[in-house]
Amino acid sequence: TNSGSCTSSSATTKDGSASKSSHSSTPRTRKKRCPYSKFQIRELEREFFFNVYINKEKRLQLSRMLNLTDRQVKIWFQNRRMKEKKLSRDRLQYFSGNPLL
Amino acid sequence: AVMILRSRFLDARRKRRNFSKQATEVLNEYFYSHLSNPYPSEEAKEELAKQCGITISQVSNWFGNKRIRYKKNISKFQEEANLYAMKTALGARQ
DNA sequence: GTCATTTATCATGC
DNA sequence: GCATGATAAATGAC
Repeated sequence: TNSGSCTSSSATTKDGSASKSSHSSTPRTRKKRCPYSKFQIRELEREFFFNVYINKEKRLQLSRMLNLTDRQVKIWFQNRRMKEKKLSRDRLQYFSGNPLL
Repeated sequence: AVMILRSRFLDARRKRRNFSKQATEVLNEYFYSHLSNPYPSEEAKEELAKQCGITISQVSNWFGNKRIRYKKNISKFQEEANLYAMKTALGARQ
């Protein structure tokens, strides 16, 4: 559904920090939430299946392959771990508190 | 049968169902009576969840959505705010 | 690192 | 057609 619309880091210099604001006066606008593509999700999930915690080396490798910043990959793994924890909680509640099953 | 139940669970995430009228009532009462700081503690969330018959996560979702949607368009919720303000005022009188 | 949250987006109800 | 609940990126406290 989503073609390469959000791959903002076209100018891959080093980190994802684009030319934000001139100096430290502006309160640095929050980055707009940008849904990742199916391909990006597949690769991130594949790596998450092997390692819930990703090391710096693979993180840099993944970020380059997916055209994401190192920070984005790091945060994705953090959110993904939280999602996994929530799924576990929901499963527990679902199968323990429902007599229909 | 197991497969059906499992699939129902897996995408039960976005099989949305509206909360009951009473549940929404309880949540709104808390929200508008704590409008200056609409951040219920974990204990308060637990109590609200029990009263509403929903999970704590659902309580958190409701307050998250309510806070930002209220902030984005306060005027739209003005009537609702007055309603619950009056309701709590009448309740306190007794 | 976790974790509550903000914000936009998604999917459904009606 | 929007209202509403849940999820996905992104931030910040600790």
